[in-house]
Amino acid sequence: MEELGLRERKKRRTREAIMDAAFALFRESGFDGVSVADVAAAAEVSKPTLFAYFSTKEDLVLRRFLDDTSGPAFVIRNRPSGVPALKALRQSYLQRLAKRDTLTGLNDSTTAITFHNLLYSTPTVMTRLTVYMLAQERELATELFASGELDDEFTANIVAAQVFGVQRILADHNAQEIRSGRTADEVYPAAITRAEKAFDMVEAALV
Amino acid sequence: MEELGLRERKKRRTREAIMDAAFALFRESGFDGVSVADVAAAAEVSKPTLFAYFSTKEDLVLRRFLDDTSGPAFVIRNRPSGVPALKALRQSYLQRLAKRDTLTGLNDSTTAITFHNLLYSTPTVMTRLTVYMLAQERELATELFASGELDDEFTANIVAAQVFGVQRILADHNAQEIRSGRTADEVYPAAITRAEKAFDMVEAALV
DNA sequence: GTATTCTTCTTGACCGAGTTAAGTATTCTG
DNA sequence: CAGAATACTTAACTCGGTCAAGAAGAATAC
Repeated sequence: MEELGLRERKKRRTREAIMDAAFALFRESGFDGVSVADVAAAAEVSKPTLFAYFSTKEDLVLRRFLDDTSGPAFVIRNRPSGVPALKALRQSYLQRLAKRDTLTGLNDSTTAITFHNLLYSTPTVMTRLTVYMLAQERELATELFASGELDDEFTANIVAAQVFGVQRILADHNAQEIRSGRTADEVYPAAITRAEKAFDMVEAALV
Repeated sequence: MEELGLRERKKRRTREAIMDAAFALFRESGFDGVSVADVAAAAEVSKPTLFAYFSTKEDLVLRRFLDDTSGPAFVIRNRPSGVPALKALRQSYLQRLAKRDTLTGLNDSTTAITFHNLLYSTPTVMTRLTVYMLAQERELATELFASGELDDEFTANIVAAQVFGVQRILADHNAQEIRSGRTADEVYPAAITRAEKAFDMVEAALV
């Protein structure tokens, strides 16, 4: 059924080519040292085509890593019945740690490190990531409220904000440890401990 | 002692003129309906001069309201001895509510409403505000850690994130109620209740 | 297999935000 | 009043992002 016509395959290859060209150039000269025109030229497409695939320059960096993120709204909706929302979120986050999801910061592959260096050294990219996270936070809030597990919409918003705030801080810490030269496997146990403590705090807030 | 020379007075007037011109134009035609060239022309300055005073277009909207914010890092540093950090932050926030600080959302003046409409309808302005808030969050985190009241840097980061997350949600709710036509005085009691509950949650997370 | 249609791509021009350089005006200092 | 700072203007430029018109190529009909 996934009959992927030639047209779709081509589009996918073009998309990959653009992302790869961008990543290579950014790694070499930094985000601000490369213009989108440069990227387009390297990927052998025109500038309008590039923007048909990625709506901002920052997305050239972020899109790849955002896609494989199982959104927390999804986690809530598909949790086994009987499992409290926050437990499901905690579990999902621990799984992402185990999988070395790039956005947890706990990934020492060269691409992940380049990614985090770009993120760390380029405010506009960081900002754009924040925008995506805030969108997900709102999704989570509505899903939490819809799940009926929380008193009111206000509390749902607060909890969603706390969950995302916590994940952001956790990612910062993990990425910083990786950036300081330690391996992901080395940091993993401490990362789990921190995550558990952070989620404990969020849960404690609810009592 | 504030012997304000002619030069400083002129600069201050120019700054005001630019902000006022910008605000009037934005209110009329929306943020995206006005170019910085338009603003510069209306304020009778050149574009480079405008950018000497405000580093981005978004700052034309935000600067006025950011200045009167007593930063939370400052609150921590100057609290009476013996008062726990979180109590001081709560107290400071309640004072801002009482003062109808624009950034709490609890202000029904026409300028505040215009401001929040701009904020709500213009993603880039909202994003820029978020950037400022994240900077303050980091300040608060270092100050919290320096105060020695918290176990470690990690916990300090978490708490700072929670405090700012909570304030953001509170502002959203207040602004939304004001936007729906209610007066600030009307909403005030509920705003206090929400704030108390939110800070209770943050404190509960620490035990 | 050719014609038609739909999509995607390219070209080139354009807009607006933000920066830079060189020169002019104005305020401050002695 | 003269000279040193400092603020301002003008003009040109870079870069991110958009738009319109047409060319190229894939899908569908016959």
